[in-house]
Amino acid sequence: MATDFFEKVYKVVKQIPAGRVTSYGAIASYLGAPRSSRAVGYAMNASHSDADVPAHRVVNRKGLLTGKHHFQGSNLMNQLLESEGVKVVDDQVQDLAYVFWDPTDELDEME
DNA sequence: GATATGACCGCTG
DNA sequence: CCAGCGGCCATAT
Repeated sequence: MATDFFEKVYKVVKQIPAGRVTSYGAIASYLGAPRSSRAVGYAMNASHSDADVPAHRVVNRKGLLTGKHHFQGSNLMNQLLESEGVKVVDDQVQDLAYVFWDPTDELDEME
């Protein structure tokens, strides 16, 4: 169980379509806390014990797989992303502008 | 209750 | 242009 903030983060992350990635700041901004990017990252950390949150689709602002270290393996995150059609080179998402999925732009004011 | 850490983001030098 | 530091939010100890 987690706080509402965590659930919100999980919900948004779960909304991320395959082959797309988003940033912590984008999620935080969608939740109404653009300064809580770090808290979002923490939520992803806890996502391991909550539900099937595709944290591998969540990267930092630069499209860098900052959290790949927190996954099971080292290339797992990279593997999953490429498996969904996302090009990843040196732990960095290529064509970020193309695969970038902004909840504030797609979901906008969902609630 | 307070201190330390973190999968971040942005600004200043 | 590249490098370094602080700030904000939330959780854990």
